[in-house]
Amino acid sequence: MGVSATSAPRTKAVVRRIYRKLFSSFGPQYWWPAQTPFEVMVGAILVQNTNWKNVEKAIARLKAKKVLTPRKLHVLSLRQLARYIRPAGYFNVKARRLKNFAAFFIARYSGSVARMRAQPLESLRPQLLTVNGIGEETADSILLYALEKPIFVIDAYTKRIFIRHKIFQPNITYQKAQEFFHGRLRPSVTLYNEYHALLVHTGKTFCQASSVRCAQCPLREAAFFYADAL
DNA sequence: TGCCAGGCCGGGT
DNA sequence: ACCCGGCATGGC
Repeated sequence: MGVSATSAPRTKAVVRRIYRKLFSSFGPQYWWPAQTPFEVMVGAILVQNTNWKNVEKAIARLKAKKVLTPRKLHVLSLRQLARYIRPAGYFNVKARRLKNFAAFFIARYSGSVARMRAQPLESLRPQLLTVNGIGEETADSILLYALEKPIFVIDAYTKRIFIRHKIFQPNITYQKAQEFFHGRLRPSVTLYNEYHALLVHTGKTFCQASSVRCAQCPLREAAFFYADAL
């Protein structure tokens, strides 16, 4: 349904070729840009529909105030937290979401990354999705980049790039897109990490919603993608 | 100068 | 099961 009706074996080769092309063009991305796993979790919530530059400012402010810990975020007033993260936009909503996550993280794992990481992926994902403010992409970003679980993150860039190359249909769901990658790549934290990071880099540079600059994109040759897949 | 950025929720069909 | 309006700052 969401994926165009191509045979899995052929698209499998295409998916791997796209990865190799992006990696050879841009090299390793060393994601996620953060100093600690908890910072990854916070960043995953702050970056929702927001430019990463704005998130950097917000995180810098949290660090300057020395409140970038589960406990500190938990006890901080909603109003004060909202003021700190102002540059990230949607600050009232995100302040609530950060506190929701902090409360969950403390209640269930005592704010310990190691304890949370010890749990299996299959139980962690549903748990994260019960937290108000954590949807599929945010949950998967936390799972992959903070907890090092092998799950492929789907974001707007991932969908856009594959839709523009007619590998995905425009109305593809998150789940279908994720299944597409899971079915064609071995479950590997480093591979999923690098692939998603490379797609975001490619999207930011060549494939934004307005201003598409395909001329310089290493994936520009359509034949490279799907000539042998369709 | 508008448009948009590494979404998600709640309420409505 | 979708679809939509709301949320908000800062960069280009």
